[in-house]
Amino acid sequence: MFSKACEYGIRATIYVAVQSLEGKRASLKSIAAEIESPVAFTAKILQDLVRKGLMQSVMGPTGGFEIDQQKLDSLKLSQVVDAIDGDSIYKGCGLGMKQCDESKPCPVHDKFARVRADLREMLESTSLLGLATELETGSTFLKR
Amino acid sequence: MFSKACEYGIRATIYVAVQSLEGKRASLKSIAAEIESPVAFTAKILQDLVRKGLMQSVMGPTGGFEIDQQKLDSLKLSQVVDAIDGDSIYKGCGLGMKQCDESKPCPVHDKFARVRADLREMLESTSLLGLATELETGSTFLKR
DNA sequence: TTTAACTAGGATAAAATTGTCCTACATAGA
DNA sequence: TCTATGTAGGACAATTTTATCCTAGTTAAA
Repeated sequence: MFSKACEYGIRATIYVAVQSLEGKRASLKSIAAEIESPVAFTAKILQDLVRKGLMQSVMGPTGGFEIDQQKLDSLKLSQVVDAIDGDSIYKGCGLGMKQCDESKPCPVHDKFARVRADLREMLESTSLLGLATELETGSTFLKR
Repeated sequence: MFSKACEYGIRATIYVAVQSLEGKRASLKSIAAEIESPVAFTAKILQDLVRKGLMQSVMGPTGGFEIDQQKLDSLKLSQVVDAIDGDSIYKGCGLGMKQCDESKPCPVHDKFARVRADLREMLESTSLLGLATELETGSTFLKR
């Protein structure tokens, strides 16, 4: 469904969100440990998310990654996916055809449209804040 | 969503289905031309589908690929996807976690479960026969 | 029986994705 | 000011996916 990079990215962002809620920064090391991901690879993904404005990084000791309160209040899962994998998941043709729309649909166009609309709706309506609070209460997990 | 191989595989299967409906075999060359896919790569995919029993191949002149009537009557899109990409699309964890189930769910487990159930339902209820007849009537397309 | 139109499949290459290593740079705190 | 703890980012390696090439084997039809 998503690329590995996107999976790590989503998990990392949720963890950073949790830490930010508690007023702490998350170091790369702690993030990678918490989500069980390769450190250097995770670094690239986070750098990307910082560049795209989804979170901030602070260098030096006590540095790390954080999401400011205002951002956190509005951040949706769809923005993380968009930043890493782009929007082809819910925009491109399910059968990889370049020109596929209502006027010249691929054989599964209509059927896919519904599923992808669902996916899109889900990603756009899911807030990082919500995911973070669920994780905080221990009802969901980031490892294993 | 699907791998390139799976996209080609689905498109190829639909074309073979159309030809089979008309009592014709589809040659590899004609298939690749019709779905605009790399010939040799498409050959591998088709060989795989033959090995997995989704269609048959006949060697020599007048040879090619075909789906017998009985098979065609029951063949679902899900079987093609399963044969090429496996069932991880609607079975694996959306965030790539190894152990993710009701008892230890990832942060998006519930939300994903619904979308993937929809996808699964769609794939399992979509028949190749239906897709082939729609293509025959010119209401859908395999190219561009 | 020869030929031409086919599929089968191994070997290899190209490209994209995933993952690692190393050096540079930033900065809080001793 | 020095040092330890951070991130930034370039270069490179491994793996997987996608694509190509070539030879062998099959068989209908001339």
